[in-house]
Amino acid sequence: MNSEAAHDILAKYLKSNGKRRATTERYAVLDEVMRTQGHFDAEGLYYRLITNGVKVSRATVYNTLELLQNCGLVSKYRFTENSSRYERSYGRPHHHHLICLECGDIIELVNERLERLQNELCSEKSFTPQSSTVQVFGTCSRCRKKE
Amino acid sequence: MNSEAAHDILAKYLKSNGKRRATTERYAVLDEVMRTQGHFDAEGLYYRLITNGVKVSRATVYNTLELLQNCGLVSKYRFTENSSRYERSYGRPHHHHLICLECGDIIELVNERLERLQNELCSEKSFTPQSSTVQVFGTCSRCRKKE
DNA sequence: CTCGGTGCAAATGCTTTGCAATGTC
DNA sequence: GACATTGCAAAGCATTTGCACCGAG
Repeated sequence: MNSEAAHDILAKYLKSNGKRRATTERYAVLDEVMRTQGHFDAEGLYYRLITNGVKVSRATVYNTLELLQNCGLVSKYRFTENSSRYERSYGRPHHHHLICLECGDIIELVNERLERLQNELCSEKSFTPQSSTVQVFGTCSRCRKKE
Repeated sequence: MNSEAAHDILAKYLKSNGKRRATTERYAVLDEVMRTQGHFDAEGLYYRLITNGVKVSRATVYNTLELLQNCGLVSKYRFTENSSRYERSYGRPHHHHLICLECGDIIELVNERLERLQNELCSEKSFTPQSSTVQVFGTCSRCRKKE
């Protein structure tokens, strides 16, 4: 998707943050992220980069993912035990997740009322929200039918 | 708190689950959990057990925490990067978390409307919910003032 | 007496780190 | 040229596992 706009955001972020440098690796990782639909993990992204002939190290992938998080281009989640999952967040509305415990499928949820209610509850507690996740674990309709 | 009732729940669960056995270690871990206020991690619980003269291994602590999760006595969360956090869930309403990124404080949130809205959204997607967490990351009022 | 559970230490798997080499600014 | 960033392999860390021993049923 609009990869160029994402480049701009990263460029602006790097410049505004003093000593941070624009390296080929960082843009390569960003491109791969923008090419990716849905959720992915660090290892998978690394594998796809290598397979596409991009020379990066795992360390750089992890570093860059953190960087991209900081400029709001990527979100990070921890649904299951072992590994962190990421997703492209540029150009996508804020949303939440229904996670099927049977098949691991993730259904996304966008809801204005939920956002509003959350904000309301935060101000009741004088809490200034920055980011949030709603994670509902359960069974999706497909798996439900199988049983 | 009502540790005896919790014992009963565990006993019932063990019996109903065929081959599972009631060991001293399991009850010792449960007792320590019931004695704990707020959130804790596996290592901390292990440490407190050892310090109190209870002989258990880390492996058993992890095992038992999973067991207690399965009978609904304990909930598990993954707020931060590294380690899982647990909390006693027996005798407590379902609630959510506002997590302060400055001081790490966790504010609990109980709200009926939020629960209802969640359930509504699930049925729209024909999703059968089992458990859920809402995690809002931000700044608490105390840290807000400091800035 | 059986077989599920425990303890230990070693293994696992994701993620980070230390340091020399590299490439941006 | 200075120094932030990279790559590599090794280290870290929370959690799990394999196996011999133990003890609940």
